[in-house]
Amino acid sequence: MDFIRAMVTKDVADGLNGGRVHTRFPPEPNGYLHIGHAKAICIDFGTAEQFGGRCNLRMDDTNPSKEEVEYVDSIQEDVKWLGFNWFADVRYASDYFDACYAYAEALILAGRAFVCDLTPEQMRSHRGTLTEPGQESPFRTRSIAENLDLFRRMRAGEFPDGARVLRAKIDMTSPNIHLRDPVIYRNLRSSHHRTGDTWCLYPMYDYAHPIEDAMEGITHSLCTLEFEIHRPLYDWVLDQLPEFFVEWQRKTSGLPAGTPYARPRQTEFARLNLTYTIMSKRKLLELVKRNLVTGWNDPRMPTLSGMRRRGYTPAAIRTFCDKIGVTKYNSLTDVALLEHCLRDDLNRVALRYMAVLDPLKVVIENYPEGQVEEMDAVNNPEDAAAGSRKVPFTRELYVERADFMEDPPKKFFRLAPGREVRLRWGYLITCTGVEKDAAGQVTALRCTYDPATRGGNTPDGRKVQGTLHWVSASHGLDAEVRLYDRLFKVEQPGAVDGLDLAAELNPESLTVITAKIEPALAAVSPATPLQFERVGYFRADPATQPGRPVFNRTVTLRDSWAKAGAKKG
RNA sequence: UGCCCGGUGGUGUAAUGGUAGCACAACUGGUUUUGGUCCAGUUUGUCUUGGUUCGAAUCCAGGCCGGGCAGCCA
Repeated sequence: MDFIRAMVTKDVADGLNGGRVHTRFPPEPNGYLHIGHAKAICIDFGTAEQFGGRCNLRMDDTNPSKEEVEYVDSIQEDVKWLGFNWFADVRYASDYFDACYAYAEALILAGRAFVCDLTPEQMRSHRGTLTEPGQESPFRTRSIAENLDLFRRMRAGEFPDGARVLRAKIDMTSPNIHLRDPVIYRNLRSSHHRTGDTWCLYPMYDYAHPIEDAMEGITHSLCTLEFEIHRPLYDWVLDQLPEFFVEWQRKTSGLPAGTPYARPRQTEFARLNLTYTIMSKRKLLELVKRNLVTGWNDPRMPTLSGMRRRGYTPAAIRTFCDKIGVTKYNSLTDVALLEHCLRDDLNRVALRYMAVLDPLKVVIENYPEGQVEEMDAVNNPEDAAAGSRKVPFTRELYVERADFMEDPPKKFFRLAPGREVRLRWGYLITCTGVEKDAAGQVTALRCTYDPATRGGNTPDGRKVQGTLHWVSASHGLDAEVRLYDRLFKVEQPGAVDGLDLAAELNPESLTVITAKIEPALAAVSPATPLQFERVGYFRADPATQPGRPVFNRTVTLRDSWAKAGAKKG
C-alpha cells in the first residue's frame, strides 16, 4: 500500500471528518491533459473510489490570460475517457471569486493583509534571497481603513495592472520564501472564459486553492511535490479566520445537509517522469505552436487525446498508473512499462487481421487461375467469443518483403528458394523460383502449394517453422498506414536548459506508407483495437473514410527475431 | 552553501523492528498455425559511517548524493 492510501486508511479509522473521503482533481485549463495527469487522476479519483468517497473535477481558472474553453472541454472528455466520474457538476475556481474576495477583505479587517505599491522589481529586491531574509515593505504598516479603501479601488479598476497588489502579512524573515508576505491578489485585465469582464483582479493560486478546497468540502487535497513548500501558506490561509469557511462549505460543497465541516489537508506525491517523453505543458504547447507535431492530439504526443488516437486503451493507462505506484521519490519510469501494459491489454482485446506493409508478389503456379477460396481465420486466439471471418485466397498474393531471403541464415524460418512455409489460415507453399528486374531487385516469387494443407494444417504431421501473413493480390486494398515511433530520440528530452527541443526529436517518429490490407479491414471503426498479425497493434484513424482507410500504428509486437538480428549487427 | 523533501537490483515499487518480495527490462530454455501470447528458469539491490537492539531497509546521529523553493504562473 502506498503512503497516501495508508494515510487515508488511518484517517478513516480515526473517524476524521466522520470517515468521509473527498478529493479533487484541479487542472488549470491551459493545455491538454497528458499521461502525467493520468497518474494524478488515478490517484485523486482512485483514492476516493477505494474509500467510498467522492472526487470533484475542478478547473483551476485563476489566470484568464492563459486559459481557454477548448482546454476545459478536452479535460472533461479525457477524464471521462479514462473511466472516472466526478461528483456533481464540474467545478471552477471562478465559482468562488466572490468568496475569495470577501475573505480578502476580512483578512484586511483583521490586519493580516495589506495593499502594497512596490513595483515588481522592488518587491523582488525586498524579498531577500534563499539565504538572506527579506525586508518589510514600506506599505506594510498602512492603516486598515486605507488598505480596505485601496483594495476596493483595485477591484473597481482604478489602478493599472501591476501598480498595486494585495499581500498577506506573514513574515519577511521566514526561511520559506513563500511566507515572505506573498501576493494574494493582483490586477489583471484579461477577459475570463467564464466570468467575462466582471473582475479586473484575480486571486493567486496559493491563496485561492485552499479556499477552493474548503468551499467544496475536500478532505484530502492531493498534489505534486513542487507544492510541498507551499503547504505552510495553504495552512495559513485556512487557519486565519477559520469560522468563515464553515458556513461557506455548507452552502457550496453540494454535500448532504448536516455534513460536518472538513478542514482540507494537503499531501504531496511525486509527478510522473517517463523516458523519451516530455511532460511539461509549456513544452508540449511549444511543439504544437511550432508545428513540430500536428496538434495536441498528434498520435506521437503523450497527451491523452494523442494516445487515444494512437490506439491506447484507458485500461492500459490505468493499469500502468497502478503499477508505477505512489511515492515522494523523484523517479524516471521506463516507457517500456507503459508499452508492456498497452500490449498486455491489446493482446486480450485486439481483433486480428492481415496486412502487408511492404508487399512482395507471390504467384502460386499450381493454383488454378481465377479460383477464390474463402478461408476461415480466427479473429482473436485469446478470445473465442470474437469469432472468425473469411479471407479470400487466390493464385496471386502479397507477402512481406522481409519474409523472403535469397540466401538466408540457418535460423531464418521464412521463405527462401526451396523452403516451405505456412500461409496463415491458407496453405503451405514452397518457393520454386525468383523473378528479378534489370537491377537485380526481387520483383516476385514463384511458389507451389500443397492442396492437402488447406487452412494451414499438415495432415501428415510435418513441422513447418514459419507462418507468414499475406493478402490476396486481387482482393487486397490499399491503405495509408502511419508508422509511429517515439517522438524523441533522447532518453530525457528537455533536460538540458536552452537546448532546442527540435534538436532532440526523432526524425523517424513518423513514416507513412501504403500497405495492402485484407478486405475485412476496410470497414473497421476507430473504436476497434486491431492487431495486424506478426506486425503490431493498429487503430483506424478518426479521419479514416470509406474507400480511403488510414491506420495508426499503436505499438509494434515484441519481436525477438529483430532483436536477435540487432544484437549481431 | 538557508529552508523543505528524498535515496531498496538497469528501471519502478513492496517489506513500517523479525526469511529483502513483486513487476518491467535483460538473458536461457519449453510450447505454439503470429519469431506474438503463454510457461519454466537465470542475472542483478537496502547511499555511507557510527549508534540503539537478541535482531535495523525500517529507529537515532553525522556524512554523501539527488530534487524543489527567490512569478503580480499554476
